[in-house]
Amino acid sequence: METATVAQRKVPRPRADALRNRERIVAAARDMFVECGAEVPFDEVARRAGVGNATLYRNFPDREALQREVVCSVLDRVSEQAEQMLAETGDAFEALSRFVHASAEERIGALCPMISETFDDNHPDLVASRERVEGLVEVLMERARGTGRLRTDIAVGDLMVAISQLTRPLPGTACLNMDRFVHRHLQLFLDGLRAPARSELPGTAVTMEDLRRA
Amino acid sequence: METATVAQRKVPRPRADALRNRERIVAAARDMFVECGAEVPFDEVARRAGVGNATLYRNFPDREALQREVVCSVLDRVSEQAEQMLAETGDAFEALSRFVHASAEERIGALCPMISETFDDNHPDLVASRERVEGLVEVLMERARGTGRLRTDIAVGDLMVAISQLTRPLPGTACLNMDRFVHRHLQLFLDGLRAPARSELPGTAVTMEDLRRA
DNA sequence: AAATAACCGGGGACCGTCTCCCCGTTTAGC
DNA sequence: GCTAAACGGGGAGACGGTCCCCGGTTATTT
Repeated sequence: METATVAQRKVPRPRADALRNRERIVAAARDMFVECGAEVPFDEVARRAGVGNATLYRNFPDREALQREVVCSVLDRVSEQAEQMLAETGDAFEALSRFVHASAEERIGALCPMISETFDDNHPDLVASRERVEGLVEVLMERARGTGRLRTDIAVGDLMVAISQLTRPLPGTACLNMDRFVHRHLQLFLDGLRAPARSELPGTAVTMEDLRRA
Repeated sequence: METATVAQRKVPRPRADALRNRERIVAAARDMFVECGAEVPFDEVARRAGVGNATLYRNFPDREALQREVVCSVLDRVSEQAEQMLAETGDAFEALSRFVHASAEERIGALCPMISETFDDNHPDLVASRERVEGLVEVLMERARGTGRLRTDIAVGDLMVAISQLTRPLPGTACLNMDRFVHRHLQLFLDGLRAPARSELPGTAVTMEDLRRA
């Protein structure tokens, strides 16, 4: 009974408080990233989490590891939102719309700079979280398109980038109560997404592939 | 004949190359801010401008002075765009639309973080540039609203924030060829701005006052 | 064209900030 | 209650940005 359940040998299950601390660090880091950007000092994150800085460095060897963990956790939460919206059987466009507003609540926009900056795009954890959310959004859009309520000249990349941009917080420490504005602008954007299309878009539909290449 | 034209006494007109250098510095700073954010080292800006760092410090005593100059110059250029669109006598919504796309070209989104961050909002130059552009956009929107093509539940703040957000570059050094996407998303947003409104917006119309208060 | 004063450029010292290790103390788990 | 793992905070070291100094250069004046 040295190792629990499916834990590998040699790693004798971390202590309970260690896991709790790790969670608190991730949560604090997410908040700090949203408020102050991806360059916040590690010591600040530790202080916010209520742990010593050594604990932080023990859990995450470098900044990238911490950022990745935060990004993955947010992407996963967004995926859960998408699954929830897919589970409900109401209007497909309405489901997409609610997903967009829910994603804003998760502050997905704050993490975009991190993903784009120096960052190993090919880390398995990140790839997994990303593909999951992409697939789900794809289905959401496909359904809405199928009911004829979503214009047909857009793709997943268009939606994801727009959400990210419209929900990105300003670097200034304050400005977190701009949520009232954010949902207005998301709604306006969603109105532009409805079929029939009210204008011809420049360029071609943006897929996730396109984004990765840029 | 010691001082030229309307120059005050005691300031015997700066040398021609000094003025040229100042212009080059502002242009370089604008580019650097867009590409790398507002925190670029002064020495980098100087190098890009092709001048020594001392020349930069001579012209701008501190970072804020440089940032303000850049912001004002961009706001003024956007104002010129607005005036041009107002001068043309075609469809009012089309004029607004073209103004939005033109503003994106001026990279107005890149400067928003600067305005929001530590920054003296009350500097006369800044106030002047800001009021000018606000007034012009107000007129543009009023005209479009008058023709019944623009939905009536939005205000200047809604449009300005959305433009800024949708055109904000990602911090990563690359990603400057995302322009192809940006104009798509601006167009989608503009489609959402058209009358008749396709949904009810949360909250209330955002004025410039609202933004200043937040 | 020569004189002169303003201007320029780059090197380097100073300084604040972030990172990351060390070690005495605490705490979970058996 | 014992043991080993985890914790916390202080501080050394390194990195990067700011800003000054001064020898050389260039625009302007007569």
